[in-house]
Amino acid sequence: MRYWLFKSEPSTWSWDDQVAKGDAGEEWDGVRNYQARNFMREMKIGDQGFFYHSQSEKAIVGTVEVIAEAHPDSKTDDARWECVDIKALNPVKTPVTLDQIKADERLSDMVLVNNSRLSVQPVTETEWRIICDLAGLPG
DNA sequence: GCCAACGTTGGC
DNA sequence: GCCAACGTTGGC
Repeated sequence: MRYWLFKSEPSTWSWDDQVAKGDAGEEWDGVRNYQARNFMREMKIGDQGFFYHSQSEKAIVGTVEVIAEAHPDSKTDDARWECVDIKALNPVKTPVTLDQIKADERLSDMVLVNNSRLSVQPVTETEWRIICDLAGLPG
C-alpha cells in the first residue's frame, strides 16, 4: 500500500464536503496537471492519503482512502484527464500545519515543502507515520 | 492582494 | 521542437 497527499482549497472542496459524501466518496476531479494525473494512475484501491487544505488554512486535516482507481474525469470531455475516487477516513485530532512540516527536518524532503503547487503528491511511509503521530492518528 | 514559481499553450 | 507568453496556484 502506498501513501499520498491530496490538496484542495477549502472554499472549493473542503474536508467537510468530503466527509459529507460518506463511504460513497467522490471523484477527485479537476486535476489538470500531468504529474498529478500520473500519480493518480499509480493509486490502488485501499491506498491512503492526507487531505490538505491550501490557501488560508495550510494544514493536513484528515485522511482519506482510495476507493476507485483512475478513470476518466466526468467533469470534462478531454480524455487526457483522469481521477480516482476517495472517501474520508479519519479526521485528525490536531491539524498538522505547513509551518510544522517545514520546521520538522525529518519532513524536509516532502513534496509539499519542495513543490508546493503540485496538487496530488506521493508521501513516503516514514513521512506518513511522522505526520500521523503529529496529528494524533493511529496511523 | 501581490508576486514568484511553474506548467501549459500556441506560434514559429 | 523550441520558446515566449500566458494562466494558475499557493504562500506570504
